Amino acid sequence: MANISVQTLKRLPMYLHYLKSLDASSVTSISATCIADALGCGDVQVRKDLATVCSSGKPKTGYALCTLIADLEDFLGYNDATDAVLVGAGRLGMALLEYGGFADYGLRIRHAFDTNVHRIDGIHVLPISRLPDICQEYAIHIGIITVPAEHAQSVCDTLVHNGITAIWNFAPTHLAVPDGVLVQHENMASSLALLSRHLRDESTTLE
Amino acid sequence: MANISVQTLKRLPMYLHYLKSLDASSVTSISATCIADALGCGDVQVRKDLATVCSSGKPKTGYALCTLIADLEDFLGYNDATDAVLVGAGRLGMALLEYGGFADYGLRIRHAFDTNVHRIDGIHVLPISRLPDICQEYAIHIGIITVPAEHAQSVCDTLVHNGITAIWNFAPTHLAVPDGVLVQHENMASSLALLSRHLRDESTTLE
DNA sequence: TAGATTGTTAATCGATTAACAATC
DNA sequence: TAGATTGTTAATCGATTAACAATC
Repeated sequence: MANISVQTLKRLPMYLHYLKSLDASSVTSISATCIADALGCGDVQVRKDLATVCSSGKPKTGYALCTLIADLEDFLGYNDATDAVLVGAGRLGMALLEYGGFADYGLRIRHAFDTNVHRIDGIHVLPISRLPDICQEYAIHIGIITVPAEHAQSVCDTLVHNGITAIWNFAPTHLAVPDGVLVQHENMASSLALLSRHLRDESTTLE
Repeated sequence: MANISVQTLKRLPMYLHYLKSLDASSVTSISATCIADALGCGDVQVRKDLATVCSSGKPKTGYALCTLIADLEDFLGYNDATDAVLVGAGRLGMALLEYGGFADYGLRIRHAFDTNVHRIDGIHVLPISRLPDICQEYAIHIGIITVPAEHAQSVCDTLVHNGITAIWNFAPTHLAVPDGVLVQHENMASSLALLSRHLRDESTTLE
């Protein structure tokens, strides 16, 4: 279980989301082939991915829907929520705070920090100076960075210094961190690069 | 040039961003080793990636900074901006609209659509009914989806039907599209899965 | 039984890394 | 020249896909 590949791990939420969209009262079991068709990927891949998280499917019928959902949720840790802090309550930060859907993914953003202190939807936005004691008091290990690029590294340093070991970075900049700290970069620029190359490839193919 | 790998393409914006952060008046050339150290990746990888976009570096000195930046910007299409439409002017959609930084990446979000029509920062938010003629009039091919998951597929269908061939999807759901249309899924759930596994691995290692 | 499906083992594919000659 | 760096070719690594036996 420890050696699951990054690629597989990224796909598991997709499977789970699809399975949850099914009507559990009418569908009791589902095959890998079926999931693959719906999501546009290979059936063998689905089967192999699922093998890392769930016990077993039955030949001819497939996997028991509710068991499979439970196994995936369990594996992804959606049942025991983890607390996180968010730094930078601008538009994007507020969007994430208000979104609320993260609770479904086992993430709870309890505390937000900004230089501009205010209150939003029952969440106190606190000054950065309060970050150290909050992180330590609640034993928080996940930090979300939604500040402008020029402040991202210093915010990152502060987070790491206060025990954060997993960082979700929305700032368009690379962050330097010590070993053992994971930075998950939500890289808009990379996504855009893929989109615009698709357009260019398309137009050159037509020539 | 046509057969550049997805992985390489995703890294190019990182290199560019780093190069731009350097002081061009004091640094005139830079080596692959230097870039690799700064971004925490391998030097051979940097060299190979750069080889796909720029003419050549000089042994011993490295690459001419300004030429390299120009080559990267050119390759990534940052110089000729592409128009895009955005559907769903909620918190997240507004955050993207207001961000403005996309212009640096060659993307211009000119038109936004929502059921709730209003005006924001000089951008008209129009009713969805106006989408067809706007897409056709301005020959737009990139669409950004920031509506709730349950409406994403129907919005997607409308976009595809009106000539959109590249979709940036922020809704937490899988989209089915015909061949030739690219969906770039900004997959928050996948990112979260990686973060939370990092935390779990960490805690189990300590046992 | 026949047929659909699982799960595993082997083969392929692609990307990263290592080794090394060429060059300033 | 010596040393640092580029760029290419070969080796390694990991992930995907194909083939197939096992099973309900």
